[in-house]
Amino acid sequence: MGARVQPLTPASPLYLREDEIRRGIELLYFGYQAMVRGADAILAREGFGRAHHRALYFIARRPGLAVGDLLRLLAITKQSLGRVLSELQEKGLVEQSVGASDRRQRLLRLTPAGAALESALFAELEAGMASAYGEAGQSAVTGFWSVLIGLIAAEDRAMVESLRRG
Amino acid sequence: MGARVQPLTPASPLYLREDEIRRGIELLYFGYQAMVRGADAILAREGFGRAHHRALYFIARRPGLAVGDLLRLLAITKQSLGRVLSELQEKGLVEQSVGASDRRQRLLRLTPAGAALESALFAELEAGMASAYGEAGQSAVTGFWSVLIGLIAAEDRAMVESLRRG
DNA sequence: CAAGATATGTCAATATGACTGTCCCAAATT
DNA sequence: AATTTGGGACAGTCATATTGACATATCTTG
Repeated sequence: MGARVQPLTPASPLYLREDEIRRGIELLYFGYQAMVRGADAILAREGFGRAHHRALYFIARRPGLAVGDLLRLLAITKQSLGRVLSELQEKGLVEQSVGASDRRQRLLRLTPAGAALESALFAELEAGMASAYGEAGQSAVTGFWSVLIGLIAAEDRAMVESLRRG
Repeated sequence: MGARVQPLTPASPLYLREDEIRRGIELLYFGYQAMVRGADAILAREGFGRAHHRALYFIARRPGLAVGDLLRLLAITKQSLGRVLSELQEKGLVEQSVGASDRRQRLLRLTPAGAALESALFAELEAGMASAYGEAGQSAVTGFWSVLIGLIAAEDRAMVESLRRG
């Protein structure tokens, strides 16, 4: 390994070099860890883990989400999600209703208590993300998004984008 | 939740709005998942998990890394790392040597077999990252990096940056 | 040199979040 | 009527992490 010193700010024109790929891998790894760290402390106090947070997050994001849609978003098995959802329901944070157009569906929404917890968790993520956006600036945010979209397999992008439409 | 339609490409000037924060959270979540997915298949064949991959990755990145430094990078407990490292050593992928300047240290490096496995794992991550970089372009990559650096707590940035120096 | 700090390793016990495989019921679709 | 789909439940397993205690070798400092 040579003593190559790279500029900190701009990506070099040869941006496919291994070190720049590794830099992306590492920043994505550490950045993801950093984002969830604040929420972990709250979750630990409530006796929940990250799986509960993910479920709360997506239910907050798309109230009335069906179980199957949540399953596809989380990409875990029905059995894993089942345990998480029943815990959230037992503690009164999530409630189900029967689907109007398809009565097999169970539509999920947060109770007021669930919404309160989700807000507290979101506030932790928001603090870090807002400060990172602010430091980096608007055009960096656009670049941040576009690289991440490129990482997501084409067939999964529609699912991610569907979270944005009201 | 209103029916706000946002432009796909540029970050709005009001980039601190909740939807834009949520978009960052979601892309970071799905992007991270997407990045590691390819490597998971290889790991499963070898009977390893993501923890083994992370150890191999950082040992490949900084040959001669001490156990304590790896511990700080991974931010797990000594016990968790101990199991992973002893499995990697049993299978002949990692080897230890006594530190020259501090003989308490155990310096880690990959064996040729370990380097081969790490290369295969890296190739999986690289494929996705290189194509995302290529699609997004050089200035987007710079933005991608700078937002992620902003997410990482100031006291952890030196550790991340230290991976880049030869 | 003695005392303390540091780097590493190891023990036991436990928790979380995921997995596979199987089975079931109700409701929708054909 | 038969099949598919959405949801739920069972048992058993695995990977990864945890806390806390303890041991040993080595380095640093008063």
